[in-house]
Amino acid sequence: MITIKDIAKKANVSEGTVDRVIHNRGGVSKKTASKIKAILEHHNFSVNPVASALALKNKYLIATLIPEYNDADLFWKSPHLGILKGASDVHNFGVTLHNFTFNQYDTDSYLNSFQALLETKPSAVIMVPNFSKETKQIVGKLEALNIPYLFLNIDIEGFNNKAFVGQDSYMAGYIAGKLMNLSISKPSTFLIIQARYNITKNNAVSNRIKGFNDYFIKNNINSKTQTLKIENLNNSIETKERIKNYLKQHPEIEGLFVPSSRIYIVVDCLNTAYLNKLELIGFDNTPQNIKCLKNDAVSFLISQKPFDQGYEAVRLMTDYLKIKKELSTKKIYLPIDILTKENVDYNERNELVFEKVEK
Amino acid sequence: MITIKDIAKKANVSEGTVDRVIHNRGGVSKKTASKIKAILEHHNFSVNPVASALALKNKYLIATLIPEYNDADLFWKSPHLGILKGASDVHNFGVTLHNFTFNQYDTDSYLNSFQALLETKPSAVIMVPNFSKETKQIVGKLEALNIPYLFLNIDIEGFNNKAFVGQDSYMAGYIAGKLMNLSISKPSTFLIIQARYNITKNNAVSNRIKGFNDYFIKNNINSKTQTLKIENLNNSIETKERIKNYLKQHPEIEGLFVPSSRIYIVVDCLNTAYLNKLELIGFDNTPQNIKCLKNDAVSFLISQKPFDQGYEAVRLMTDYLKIKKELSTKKIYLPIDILTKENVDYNERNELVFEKVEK
DNA sequence: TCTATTTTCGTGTACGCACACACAAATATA
DNA sequence: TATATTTGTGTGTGCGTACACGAAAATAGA
Repeated sequence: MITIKDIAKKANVSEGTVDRVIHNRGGVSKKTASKIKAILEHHNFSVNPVASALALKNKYLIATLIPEYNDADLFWKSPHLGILKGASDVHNFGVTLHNFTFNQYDTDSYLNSFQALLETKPSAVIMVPNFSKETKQIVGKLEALNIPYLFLNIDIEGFNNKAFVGQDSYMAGYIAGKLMNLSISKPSTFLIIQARYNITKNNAVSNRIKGFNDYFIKNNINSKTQTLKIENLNNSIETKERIKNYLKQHPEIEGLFVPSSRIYIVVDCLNTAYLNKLELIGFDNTPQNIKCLKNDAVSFLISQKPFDQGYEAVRLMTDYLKIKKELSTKKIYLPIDILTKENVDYNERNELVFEKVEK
Repeated sequence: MITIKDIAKKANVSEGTVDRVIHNRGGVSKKTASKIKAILEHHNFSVNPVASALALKNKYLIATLIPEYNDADLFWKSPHLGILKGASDVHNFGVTLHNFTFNQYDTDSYLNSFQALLETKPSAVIMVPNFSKETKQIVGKLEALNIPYLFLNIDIEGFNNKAFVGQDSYMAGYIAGKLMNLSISKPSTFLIIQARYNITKNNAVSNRIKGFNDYFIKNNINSKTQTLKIENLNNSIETKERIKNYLKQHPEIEGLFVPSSRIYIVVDCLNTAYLNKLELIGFDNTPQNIKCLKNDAVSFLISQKPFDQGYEAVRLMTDYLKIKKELSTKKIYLPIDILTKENVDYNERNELVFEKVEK
């Protein structure tokens, strides 16, 4: 492996000069610089990241901004753990992570957390662009400061984000349609239960619904879907009533599709008779959802691999910072995992192992 | 972060002495050693892997021994790529990989490759224990030399391997049963096509078959399975005839289960009428199999995540060598991925990305 | 008991490689 | 010639590793 010292010798300059050329730090005459560059290219030189990390000693700070999690909504715990795992992987390479969270239903909290984030003067930002208008403000500041940023989990268009790391929502919904069709095995009627507030938040839910419907259309399957919109999909008596009433009025329904991570709430609203009669398909491997999967209330869950999203985002950003490696694709789509009661325990092994190690 | 220098100062000894204690290199009086140990523990010290790697400069050599691949059997390409990715990840930490391959149908080639491997004096070995008797010989030599080893993909019992990295074959077969049942949606008859030579090779195939059958038994489903054993499952006219004849004689069969990576050969043996009539479920995401999945000949593939197997094995062994981290579990089971034509392209993204980068 | 020799214990430091600052030399400008 | 600017050099730093060597203690020999 060729080192800076070797290059310096070949070019008849000092190591410091080579280093300046490598990092475009200026102070080198054009002639010398181009000579050195030629030698670098000829030998296909790249810095030794280990030595570099040792010398830099925490030069980079990556800030993350993701929704907070709680017992009722554990979804965001996984990306958080993935980020922590990524942080521990890159820590020794001179990259430090600084994590900020916000309330995903509160724009003020989003903006405030961002402000706190900015004050740490990060070298890069990994964020979940939960609100589109406010994201515009935020991104404006980042761009003014020339701070690269990357979108996690939620994909919104029209920004100069270095990348999006997440799932192809449309195809995930499409696969949900396939699984639903497989489970019922004849043309039927399905109900999509949609929480209203999701609409404003991001388009993942609507893309999933579109994919779900398209499966039947594109494969000429004569199944029908209906949609029940619920303002606030929580564990209230009201929610229970609405779902119950709807199903009573529509006995033809044989399957429920919940295009959010809240299917466990729907399960809570149904009695055993309904649970036996209906096929349920939902999203995300939260503990509550996994419980529903294991006791046969839910047939399939589609996982977004949230842990991997966090992990990948950190690795990606680190690579970008350290070797200015531009990303080949803007959309980093993670696998669309099909979870059943049988394979769920083998999934996200990394997450479990990591959580244990951290304790 | 506390450094060796700090520890040395606190203990009133030199850095070198601390280093000797850390690495049990002897030459330190018991009294001093225990004093230093106490301080190390108290501060929860662990060596900085970056500085360590820089200082060690390729101290460790991990040798791998896996089956070779060719156009007809590309399965082993993925673990190979995973190993390469792992190698590039750990390269800067002072670990070098040296890869050996063998013909998976030839014991001599297995033993010869092993001999060549031994001559490189590796610090650790990652191997696919393809033949049980010969593995005993090999392992004997490794243990005599005190070289740690790890089994990849094939799990055989009665050895002191540090770990097994692969899939839970029984559960994978069980899930195949579930998917088959889902696809047919009523009690039916299924044919398991088994290549005879697999039996001697490893028990993964028989575990998959057991899991497949058990799905119907444990769930009280009145489906039946038959088994067709073919000596050498290749693209011959003979194979074609045997399968054709069997199906003609057993028109009740509605699904084929191929518990090996060779389902594409079975597809080759069937005409369109049969392909439309039958549900096919097989294993492994080889290019040929993926093609069959995409053109609807095969309904599901179960992936062993072979790329991840290789990658994980390398990472695991590296951790073991560098920090003598004993593995918490001996069985490292990777996820059981359910692949359909819709999600297959999102799978093994790492593998594709890595292959591109390497080119 | 005293010196000579071996063994035990501990210290000092060069090295791996990249980085960046302080400084010196060379050149250009006033 | 004096001053500013550009260009290039030298070196300490980050942290752990391991070798060479010195000091101290233990043993042997007389």
